[in-house]
Amino acid sequence: MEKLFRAHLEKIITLTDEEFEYIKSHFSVMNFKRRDFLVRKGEKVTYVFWVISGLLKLNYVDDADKNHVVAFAMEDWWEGDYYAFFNQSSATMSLQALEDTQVLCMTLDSYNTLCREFHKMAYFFLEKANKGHISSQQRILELISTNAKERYDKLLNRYPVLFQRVSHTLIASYLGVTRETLSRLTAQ
Amino acid sequence: MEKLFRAHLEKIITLTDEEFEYIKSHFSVMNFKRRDFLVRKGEKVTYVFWVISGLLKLNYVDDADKNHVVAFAMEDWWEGDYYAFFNQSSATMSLQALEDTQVLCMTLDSYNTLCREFHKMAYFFLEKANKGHISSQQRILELISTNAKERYDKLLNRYPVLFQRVSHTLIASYLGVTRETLSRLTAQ
DNA sequence: TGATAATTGTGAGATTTGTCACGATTAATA
DNA sequence: TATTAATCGTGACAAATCTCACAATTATCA
Repeated sequence: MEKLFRAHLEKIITLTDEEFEYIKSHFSVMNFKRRDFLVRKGEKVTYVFWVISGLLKLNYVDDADKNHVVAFAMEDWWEGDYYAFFNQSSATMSLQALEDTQVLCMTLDSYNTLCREFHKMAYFFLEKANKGHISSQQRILELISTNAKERYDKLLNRYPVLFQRVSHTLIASYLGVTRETLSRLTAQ
Repeated sequence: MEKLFRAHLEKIITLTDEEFEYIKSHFSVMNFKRRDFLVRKGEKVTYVFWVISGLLKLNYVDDADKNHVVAFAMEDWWEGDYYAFFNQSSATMSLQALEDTQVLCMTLDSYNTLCREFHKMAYFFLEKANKGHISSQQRILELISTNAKERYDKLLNRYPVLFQRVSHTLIASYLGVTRETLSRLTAQ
């Protein structure tokens, strides 16, 4: 696992053994069972997570009590309620394990310390944030410019493995349509 | 203008006069007339922009030749084709002035230099990227969980001034609906 | 100012998507 | 393994949105 995390960091920055040890000391490992909540709506958000193994869903419940999958997070992905994390406020969304999942977690204090005392990590997070911002913008583009079928095809093409691990109901929710609509689109 | 930009930076970081001069030297001022393109689809992206005065739209043309407003940018906002900028590739979108507009522009070299040699700026951009990521995620949430009328109301509520400066056609495009649909929604 | 372009509203009908309901199948777990 | 829960497909109908068309109004700028 440590090797995986180090490899993850070294895709963007280079590290000595000592530097990696220093970084590692700011993270802790946590284990969750399928269906466990890593973040619960309304409760204070203490961590963001890096997925070692398993699968997470970030879920939003709207005013009409409908669920919406905002994001999935697989191995090697970061996830969390970033808004609540950075504002140290209570969660607007929930983060739940869809499989037994092991994560590294980081507090805001650790984040700030790492950024302040070790500028390589600030650069690492900057790169991550930029990429996250860009991919969010591309998802917005997809949502306003393509229909559900095209979004389905694109997702299947990019993350085929997701379709073996996640129910169609959740895929539909992520795509912004009902499961019935998705079922009909894919029947053809 | 310089004061505005300094105030913009100092919302996040503190600066001495010398530091601000150093930062400023990495930006240049450019002026655009209404309808001018700051970024043209297909052409190499050299800059990202900070709007001093005026108004921009970020526009995407899909495979069916339909236009989609990805974002507006008013005074005090950053905008650009970030994907193409960071990858130094050709533009996937266009950025066009909706009013006569004055901007500060920054090259990727300047960005990298600023981040490397002046860590306060890396932190500034990190904060901006995080906030951009979060607000994109919130827009995704809106797109998958609310109908056009709710999105319209929310936008009107947050940026009332936008409705005095931008045509309904463009607002509709930003909201992901046709102008006819928006016209009918707001007639009631 | 006068010609031209852009914007807006609205009707009619097609298309897409949602809602609710039901039964069949598969997966989870006590 | 027996029971319960989750998932999936589909029919029937409702609601939302799109498409195309046309005319009226407003803005632009040569």
